Amino acid sequence: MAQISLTFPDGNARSFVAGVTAAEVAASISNSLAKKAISATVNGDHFDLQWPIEADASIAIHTMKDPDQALELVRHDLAHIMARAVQEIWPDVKVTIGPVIKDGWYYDFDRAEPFTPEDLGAIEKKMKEIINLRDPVRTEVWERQVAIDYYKERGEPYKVELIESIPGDEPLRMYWHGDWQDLCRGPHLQHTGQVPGDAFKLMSVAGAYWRGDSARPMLQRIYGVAFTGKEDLRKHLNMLEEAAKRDHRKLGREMDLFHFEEHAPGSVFWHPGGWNVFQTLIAYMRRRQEAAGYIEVNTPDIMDRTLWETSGHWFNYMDNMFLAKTHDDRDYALKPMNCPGHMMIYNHTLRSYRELPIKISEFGKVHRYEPSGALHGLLRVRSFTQDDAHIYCTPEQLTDECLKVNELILSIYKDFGFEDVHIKLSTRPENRIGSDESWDLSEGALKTALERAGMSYTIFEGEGAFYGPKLEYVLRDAIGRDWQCGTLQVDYNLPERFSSSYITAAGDKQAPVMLHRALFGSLERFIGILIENWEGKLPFWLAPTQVVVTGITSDADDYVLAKTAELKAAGLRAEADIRNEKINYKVREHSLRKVPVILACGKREVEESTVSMRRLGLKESKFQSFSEVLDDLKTEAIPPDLRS
RNA sequence: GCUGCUGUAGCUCAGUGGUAGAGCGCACCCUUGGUAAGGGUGAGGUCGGGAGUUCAAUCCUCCCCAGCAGCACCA
Repeated sequence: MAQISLTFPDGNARSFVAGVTAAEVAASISNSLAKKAISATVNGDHFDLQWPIEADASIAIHTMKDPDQALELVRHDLAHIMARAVQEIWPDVKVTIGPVIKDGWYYDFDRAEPFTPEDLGAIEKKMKEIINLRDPVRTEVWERQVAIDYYKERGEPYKVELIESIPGDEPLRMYWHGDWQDLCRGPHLQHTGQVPGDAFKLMSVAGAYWRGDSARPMLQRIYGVAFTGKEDLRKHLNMLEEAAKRDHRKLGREMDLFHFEEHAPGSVFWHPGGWNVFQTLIAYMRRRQEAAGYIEVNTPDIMDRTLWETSGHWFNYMDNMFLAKTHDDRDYALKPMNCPGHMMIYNHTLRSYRELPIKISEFGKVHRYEPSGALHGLLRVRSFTQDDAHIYCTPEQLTDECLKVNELILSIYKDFGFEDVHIKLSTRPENRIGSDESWDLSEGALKTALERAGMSYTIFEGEGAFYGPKLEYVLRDAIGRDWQCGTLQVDYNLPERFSSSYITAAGDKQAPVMLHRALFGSLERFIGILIENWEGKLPFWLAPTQVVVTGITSDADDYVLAKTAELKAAGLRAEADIRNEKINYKVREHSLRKVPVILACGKREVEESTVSMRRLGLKESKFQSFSEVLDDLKTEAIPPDLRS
């Protein structure tokens, strides 16, 4: 019998019969390891304990103490256990797929009636029973045709389709827990009892398309979360509660920043506070762009169909456009993008190579008819303001200009405390305009720029805009969630469609290359992200109300009003609160509104010309001379780009 | 857009086949209180919109609108 040599993590090697399983290897070491083992890593691959090992290899046996392997196995086994529980309760339910995802797993089922929250409880109970059975997990490799026939006979059409879509003639692996069986790559645990019965929870049920295709049937997806221990589950549920507290829709209401109405789904009604944040951000961006050589313009919101035909939007973007027909029967459309307007400005005069690059910016409000199900507070709306700009340059300047945008965007995110940024490069989609050569050039320019900047990126094939490839800047917030904000797109097409040109040094006409870029992306979305990132506690320079001055007794009213006026005269956003309410009440109310600084004034403060300053989130307050406070706050209110 | 759920006072939510309730907020009064809710009184609702069933609909049925979760799509 052939012998193979297995090398353990400590460097020792031992000889085994070829075809030995990791379970047998574990048993050869100790009984307790044989019991505790959950899987093995064999030559870097995650192996089921039952799989045969045929050649020399490195091997590491895993137990529940190895978090990566344990979590994957527990979640994957739970997916199977859940599918089994569902089919035990409702035998006619069809099974499909059930992968492991972040924090847990899901499984998609086909069932005529919807699962109810009560059903989830019943499923969870049944799952715990299955775990308690400690059913051994068994696996076999089947011939493809045998598996197809088996599933046809069992009336599992989705499984048949899955097998048929697996390329090649490779044999397929089947897994059993008790009598229940599923097609699965594995690996799995030794028996269902290895799954901790108190560290998982079924979370929700929702629709999901079969194979992610909106033309295919809608299945019911049940989501679960799972960990290796009860404590981790508790922490996770706790984290979800914390995330819910940060929800910008809730905070926006509590802080009185904005609201939505059913009369204008997906469009924001900005209240004074929210509008203040909006304007502060625009002022900041205006300064940054001006320093970077941009000029600012404004172009019409509604333009004639012919313009959108030239730009290609009328045929490529129609589904997303708001249309407006006038009484004289002309077709207009609300702009979904600012680029065509900027083309008009570029084309309005003869351009020289000496002027390039020309950087035309606009805080333009665009309208896009997004699918109703996509709308989500400020993060996904139908009318939004982009900090948009188009850079017209020569082909030679292209890479440099991409680099400059990249540098600007990273520097701006840093001012908002976002340093963990990653980049997605989306390449040519199926539905596109322009020649393959121009796409080669644009995609190449973005890649070159990223490589020269030393940035890593992920490629998303086929996800570019119809006119050009794009970079998307994704930033990670305070609790680890990712948000897509800025974008940089190269476009050879629009200048050609609009016959744009510039005069070269040699006196010829040449088409410029165009860059589309937005750094915040949309002001609406960016504000939503800021609110969630800081849990509403915006930094002082952004806070809509920076200071509330309040009296403790009405004797201090005049003093309060005078000091408020001084703060306002110094350019701070200050409010006086001389309502006949207790100081406790006022502190609570302004704290809930997330006002960063409360200055309380009573008898003592009036006499000494001091204030008692309380910072949001701190319990204690501090006596300070008013002039000192005024100086400190003035300094603190300086936006990050103006600080020395 | 698709699947499921939800829509009752400004907000959060009870409730019933016989046209409605709480807490907070709001108004007024009392209270002048030292850092996260002082007390009292009062005003607020075509029960998302439309149609149907019924002697009678906020409640049951159907259609529409909006919101929520997920999917699909995107800044």
